[in-house]
Amino acid sequence: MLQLQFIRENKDRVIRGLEKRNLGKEAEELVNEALRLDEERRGAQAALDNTLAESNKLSKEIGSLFKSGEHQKANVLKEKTAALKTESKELNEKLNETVAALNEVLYRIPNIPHESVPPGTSDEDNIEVFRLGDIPQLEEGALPHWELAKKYDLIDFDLGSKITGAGFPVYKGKGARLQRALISYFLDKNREAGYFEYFLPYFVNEASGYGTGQLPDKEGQMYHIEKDDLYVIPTGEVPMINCYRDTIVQEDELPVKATTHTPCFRREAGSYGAHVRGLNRLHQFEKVEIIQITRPEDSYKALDEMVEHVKGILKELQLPYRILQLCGGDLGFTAAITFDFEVFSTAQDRWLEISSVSNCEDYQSNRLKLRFKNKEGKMTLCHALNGSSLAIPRVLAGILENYQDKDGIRIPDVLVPYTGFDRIS
RNA sequence: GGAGAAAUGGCAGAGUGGUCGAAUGCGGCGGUCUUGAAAACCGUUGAGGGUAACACCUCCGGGGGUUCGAAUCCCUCUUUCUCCGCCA
Repeated sequence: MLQLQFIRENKDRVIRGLEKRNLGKEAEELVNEALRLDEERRGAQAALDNTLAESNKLSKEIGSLFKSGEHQKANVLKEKTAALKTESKELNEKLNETVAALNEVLYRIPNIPHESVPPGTSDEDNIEVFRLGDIPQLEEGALPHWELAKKYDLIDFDLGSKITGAGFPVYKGKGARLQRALISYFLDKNREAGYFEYFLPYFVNEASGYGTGQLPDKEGQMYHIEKDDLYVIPTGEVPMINCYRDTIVQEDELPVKATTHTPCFRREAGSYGAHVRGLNRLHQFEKVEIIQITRPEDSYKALDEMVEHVKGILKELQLPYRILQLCGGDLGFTAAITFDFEVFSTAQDRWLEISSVSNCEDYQSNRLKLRFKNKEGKMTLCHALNGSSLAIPRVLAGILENYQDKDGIRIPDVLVPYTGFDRIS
């Protein structure tokens, strides 16, 4: 969430920033409501503090009276404290209500888009900022990946439906090995670039869901295990960044760079038809994730570094891709700026999102209470960034489609050491 | 699953009803000494709210209770450790 002090001091800037998200009148209403509740909170806090101060004082007096044996006087004072006690109880309840209401409003205010974020209302308004690789001319009879997967017995969607349901594919043989190869390859690339490797739990508690912003808004997106009140992770970012929840890091430990591979689980019902066919959209998929935690002044340098890192991987894989800068309307709730990577799916003749690199600035850190002590000894919120490197199924789809020929699929050179084979046929 | 013990500041660790936000040690920071460093010595060192600044308030795993007063007593939850059982 945004820092209250920042909203207080930059009210107009906040409202103007939120306009880019097309919140319209709601932006101003939310900000005003937050400021109103903040004032109310401070008033309630002051009233409570005064009552507590008074009763603390009385308690001390009573203590010393007892010590000097003046029980009569002490008992007189005791009676006075009763009224203070009920008063402070009421004031405390009032304060708690106000704080809860304030937090609810703050949770509903998204991050302010970076000034470079273009205006827009949907993914149509995203701006292509980079493109690399030629779109291959496929031979006659080129197939979409789900046909290829069937033809070479790499992925069995029906079997997944049978044992679990739609959106849970079964990878088989060279399909399974290719998936495993991609995971290892991405993790190695990340580690070589200085990212510390984690292997993390796939279920998280409620506090972690709030920390990264999945809760309270995007509750429906996650699978929820009610019996144990745990959420199944929608991305590795959630357990990974929550490792740093309620943490004060040393300045010389920054930037923190970390990577992990996890399966990702998404409940989203989504649409039907060609757009969700095959590997395009799944309930369970594998992803390798990277994060960075930096000093505020370093976060945009880190963003560049992460974008360049993902570019490097795609270049090695020799997949045609483009980078989009998301417009205000398409930007995620916690992000100030996001670059999406899309690989071209030749046989489907469309772009598939395979990575999303975002700078959340201090929005997430504020929820997480992720701080460091700067040179002047002042506690400061860190900046947090996250990105995929990369989402496996769509990369796999891209490889199958772009590397196909008449009688098989070639494996990109950099992956051969990982797969142990160089052709699927 | 059964029985027991514990959770305190960056870390270790004292504190069992009042002046304790908390001894002490380590670590960190500043200084003396030194050409510089180490050692030694001296000082300093938690977070949040609030204020123009003070004052003041809150926090000893989380929540609730007893009491004029709780780190300290009671209830409850969570986590950790030990023993037993079960098991990959």
